[in-house]
Amino acid sequence: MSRTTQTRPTDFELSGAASDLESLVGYNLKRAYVAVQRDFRAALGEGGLGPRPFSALSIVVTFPNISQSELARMLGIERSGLVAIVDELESKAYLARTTVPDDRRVQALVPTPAGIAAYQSTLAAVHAHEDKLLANFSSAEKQTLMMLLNKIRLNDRES
Amino acid sequence: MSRTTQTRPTDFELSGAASDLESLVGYNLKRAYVAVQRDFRAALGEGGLGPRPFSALSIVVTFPNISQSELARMLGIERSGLVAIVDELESKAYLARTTVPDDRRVQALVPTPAGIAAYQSTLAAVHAHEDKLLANFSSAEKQTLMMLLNKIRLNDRES
DNA sequence: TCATAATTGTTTACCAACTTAACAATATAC
DNA sequence: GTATATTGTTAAGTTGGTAAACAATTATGA
Repeated sequence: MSRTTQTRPTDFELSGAASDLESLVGYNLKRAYVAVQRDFRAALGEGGLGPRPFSALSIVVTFPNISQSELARMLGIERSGLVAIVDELESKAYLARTTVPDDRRVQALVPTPAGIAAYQSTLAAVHAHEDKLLANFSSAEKQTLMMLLNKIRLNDRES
Repeated sequence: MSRTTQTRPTDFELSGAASDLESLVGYNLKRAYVAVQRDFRAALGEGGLGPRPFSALSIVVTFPNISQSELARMLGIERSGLVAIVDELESKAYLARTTVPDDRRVQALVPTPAGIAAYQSTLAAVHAHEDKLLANFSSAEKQTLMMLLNKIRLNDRES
């Protein structure tokens, strides 16, 4: 099959040890992230929310009347990048931009009843997708994984 | 500070529990991935290789004479997307595209001595970056994390 | 009080990291 | 020997952002 290589990379690929890369956290993190993200989209289909609108809606449902700046900070993105996400959610009537008398600069985001309902059913679909994808994970493993992932982020926050 | 919210999201942010999102593997995975990737770029600076050329070079060094198609498969990307990466590495004279007599379609990739040297010093820099970023991880934790990340990918591979 | 600075939401322009579709050249299979 | 597949490549499009500038508004400090 592969005359062009002295070694046999496909064997390594199947066994999961391609090179130095396999021992790097960053590489494994990216590959896992890509796999999970692809499955997310496949599970939620064409009509469903993407990961980013879903995340944004989640926080708006949890913290109604949050400002866009605060939401952007919580999501870890620029507020200019949030505009399109909020536009999308607003166009689906999942939330509304409302003016705040105290501070006329901010547009407080409030979820609509339809938005709350859509969020809840999407959350259920997301849980189903993760349960399927992590079917061979014990709940201890899932918890360990999330603890370790969080530890990376908190570590980063400090420096 | 935040008259616009009933609750106090910043408190939750600091404590690390913003909403349902914090209990989702996908969300934590993404946040950790973004943090690690940003640190990678910061650590390797302007002149250094980005994550993708670095990964590609790693595999080429490990498997000299690999074809672009095989490399793309190992990296999990399309071969059209690999062209620019190989172009960059070739322009830096870290590898060469060589013709293969057996099959005149393929351009076997061979690392140059400069490429091998650059790879080794970059690998050292990447290890330093990961050691710094994961300073408060035990080696058991690192290993557990990579095992769990790999388990996600292998699980995905099956379905 | 008044000028300066900061913040909010937004637009615009950009960039990185892909994908899909098409293509010519070449190789393989029936 | 004709149909089919594969390789590397280009071109065009998409996604998920960032950075810079802006008007409107609010906060700060001399």
